[in-house]
Amino acid sequence: MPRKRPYAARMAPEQRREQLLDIVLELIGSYGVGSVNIDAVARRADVTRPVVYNHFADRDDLLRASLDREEQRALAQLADAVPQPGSTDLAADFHHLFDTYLHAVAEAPLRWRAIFLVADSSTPEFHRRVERGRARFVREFGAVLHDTLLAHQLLAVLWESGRLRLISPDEFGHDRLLHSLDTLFTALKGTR
Amino acid sequence: MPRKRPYAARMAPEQRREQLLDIVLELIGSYGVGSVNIDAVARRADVTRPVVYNHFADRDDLLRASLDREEQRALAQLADAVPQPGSTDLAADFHHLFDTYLHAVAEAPLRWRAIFLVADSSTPEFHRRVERGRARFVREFGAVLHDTLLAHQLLAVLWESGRLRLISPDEFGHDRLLHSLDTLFTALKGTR
DNA sequence: GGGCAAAGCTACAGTACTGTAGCTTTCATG
DNA sequence: CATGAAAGCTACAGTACTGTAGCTTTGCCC
Repeated sequence: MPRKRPYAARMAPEQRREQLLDIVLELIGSYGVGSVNIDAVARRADVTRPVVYNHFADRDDLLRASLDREEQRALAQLADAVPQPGSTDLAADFHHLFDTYLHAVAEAPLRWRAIFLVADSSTPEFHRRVERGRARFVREFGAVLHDTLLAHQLLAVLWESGRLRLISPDEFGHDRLLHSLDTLFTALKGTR
Repeated sequence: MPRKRPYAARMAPEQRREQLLDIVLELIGSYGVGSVNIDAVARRADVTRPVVYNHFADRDDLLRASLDREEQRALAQLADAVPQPGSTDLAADFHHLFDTYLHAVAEAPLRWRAIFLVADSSTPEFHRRVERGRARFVREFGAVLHDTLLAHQLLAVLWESGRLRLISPDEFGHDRLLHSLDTLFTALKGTR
């Protein structure tokens, strides 16, 4: 009885898990959330399905784990850059946030691409998930700016700036976006 | 040999087609783009699959047809409200656009919900599709405002306002959003 | 009230993916 | 080297959805 396939190189569980989650991210970016399933991930890792099942219960668990990891890492990228109430120089604080965020997107494009894609993606659960993340920022912005709607609008522009940075990095360079966000912020603050 | 199911009431092809497309919209809104498939649509229409196949070649054709219809209707809702180059009162023109758009969203919530959801949805094809629609507005705004980045930002805020109108109609009423958009527009124009 | 065009149905073969039980290989360690 | 824990594999049964061929019912029209 001939072997159907050679044994894949062995890998420590933690490492394998990371690899599989990396693959999920690639799949989302390349073919959309809908393309993520146990079989596809296994194939891309050049491994059989039971290997994936050793780490994740099913497709949902896999996607959830991916979101968990990326959400945590994304928040870590922005930690210490979110303006706090009681700030003495709002413009400077937001400038720092804009700068940090634009760098974060540029430094982990796969991650942010997936986040933007999942934002309004196939399953309502994951949609809500990203919304929760955004709501957190709206709350923090609102606390600082004393204006919920303004906070929403600011986040919308910030979000869009990140997307532009990803999609057209040449047309929309870091400095251009940053300058534009600063200008916008100043203009907005002037109206309230 | 017992019938498995009663015959569904007959329907003229054009009418049936519309019904099926309505169902697609509901499915997208309730369970996401990923939940749309021939079988689900047939079941919800209380009809067998061959009936659906009489109107659409496959799942992609079905989704494409839905997007076609909704895109066309959405654009129709906004026709005559998009500012044109050479305007003498930009603020008034944009005010009219904001007003029209907010009304459009409120009047066809299923449609716009689907558009927002599909915006970054499962398959890259449909993602690109909505992006094309947005690009069109960016182009038109840019032509009027002489500033591409500003056009992007304005669309982002407008888009977000529509989402807020849908998601929290009570907190974000028509007048509040409209006023805020007007203010934002004035502030932005002042900076360029 | 009989005929017939077409809307609708059944049934079947096919594909893709899911989960799991149980066997096989690998390789770190003595 | 030999051994055993565990990483990986095969194989199979099961589910959901796809498309299509060919039969059945409906209801309009004369």
